[in-house]
Amino acid sequence: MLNSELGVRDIVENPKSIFYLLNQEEKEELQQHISLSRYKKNEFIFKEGDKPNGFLLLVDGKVKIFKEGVGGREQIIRMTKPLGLIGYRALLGEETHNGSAVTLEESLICTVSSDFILNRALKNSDFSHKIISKLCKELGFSNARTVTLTQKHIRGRLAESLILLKDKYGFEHDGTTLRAFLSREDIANLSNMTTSNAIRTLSTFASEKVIAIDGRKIRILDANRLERISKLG
Amino acid sequence: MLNSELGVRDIVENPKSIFYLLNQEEKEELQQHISLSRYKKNEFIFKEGDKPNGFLLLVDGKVKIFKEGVGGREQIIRMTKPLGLIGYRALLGEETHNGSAVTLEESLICTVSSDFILNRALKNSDFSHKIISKLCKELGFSNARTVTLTQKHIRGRLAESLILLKDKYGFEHDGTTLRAFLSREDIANLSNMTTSNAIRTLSTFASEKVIAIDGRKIRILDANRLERISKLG
DNA sequence: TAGCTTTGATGCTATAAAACATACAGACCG
DNA sequence: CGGTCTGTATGTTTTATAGCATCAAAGCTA
Repeated sequence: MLNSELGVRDIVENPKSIFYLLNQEEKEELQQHISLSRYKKNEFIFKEGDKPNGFLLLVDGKVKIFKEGVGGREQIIRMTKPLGLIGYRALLGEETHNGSAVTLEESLICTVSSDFILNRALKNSDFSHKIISKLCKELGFSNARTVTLTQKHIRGRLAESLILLKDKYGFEHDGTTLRAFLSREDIANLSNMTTSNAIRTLSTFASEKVIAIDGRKIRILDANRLERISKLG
Repeated sequence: MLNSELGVRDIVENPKSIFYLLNQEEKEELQQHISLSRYKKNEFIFKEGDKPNGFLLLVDGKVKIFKEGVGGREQIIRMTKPLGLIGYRALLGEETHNGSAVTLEESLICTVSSDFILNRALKNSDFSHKIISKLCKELGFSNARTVTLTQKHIRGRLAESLILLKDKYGFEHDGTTLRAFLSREDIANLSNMTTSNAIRTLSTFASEKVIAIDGRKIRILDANRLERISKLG
């Protein structure tokens, strides 16, 4: 269920939002250039090759960003949680999107005009510094992923993905259930493996009592063990 | 053989250098914060985990940046040519280096103090904009690589690496010989495969008349065919 | 509620690539 | 000069994982 109460004000005034770095004047101007849109589950936000038409911030929901590879096989590059940015690489690098974005659940997205971002916000050095820092972090992540996805074996890759989901979305109130309910196919596409292998390996983890599975609900029973499996490759 | 004639002035006044974007005053100040150092072939510039101690620009030579993965197996993340930046992601993101940099041949590297970059250069919005654009491009490249290195088969990965070397370093005067003389091991580490498979596949390409090999000299005989092998995966 | 579609589970087979084993050529060195 | 080392080459074996087929369960829709 979406929190429809979230308005523009809340986004701008939330210290975790990138717009919090703007000064008062810029924030006011921002209001003229912002709009909110609602997306259903499994809806495309943009497609690989599209020209970016705004600066997107996820307000509520979850979004996957993926690239299509050999034979249309998709690889999930990144997942976004509320207040995360979507597709900003293409906008700021003045390129087309090199991946597609699809909602994993009903989502609320705020769009800011490219013009405001490029000609106003980026002139604010706090803002541009934050963008640089985000890009650096993401590049580091991407490089690390390249290595683990190519070098680790199936068990290591799956363990890493589960840890990644935990770090990004955290747990439900019980402290063990991942707050993300992906299809086996999405888990596979995140971990660079076939769906059957994702299913098979999840079952193995469950039989080893590292995790417990109940449909799409995954509970992490032994985080240390999972960490070890991931490290080991 | 290094071009030892290259001095600080040439770097600052070359339109292809990022420092060209600085204004006159900043350029003059830059001179106080810059130094040149010479590296022998196969020398480390920094190691994974090191704290960055300056903003590095390759003046002459070639450098590989790689990460160590499972069991010390290395994956080359990036290669640099003259006027390219090295290790700037870690400096600007205020993190430690997440890869190591090693010269592939004798090289000349210019170091600019972190202080000047962070407190002066980045305040220049042309400079910071250029940095953002470089980071965006590199992130796009990294994401694309993640997908191709995980999904393409050996032949496709090797073909892509050869094209990558061509695009980065170009050809010798004959118009076919790659201007990069890597060991088979480096080619393997660039293409995510074992050294034996790199050797084997290069031989196959040679027997198919796609390339010609003479020691470390590689001549591309049929660029279209190579492109097709790469695309096909 | 029945029928259809999608998702998840599991076994079997095929295969790409790693791992291993030699072998050889050239470089370097005491 | 022979010995060791390093890089390259090539054949053989092993293994991880993709690919395929089948079936069960769940979810959707008419």
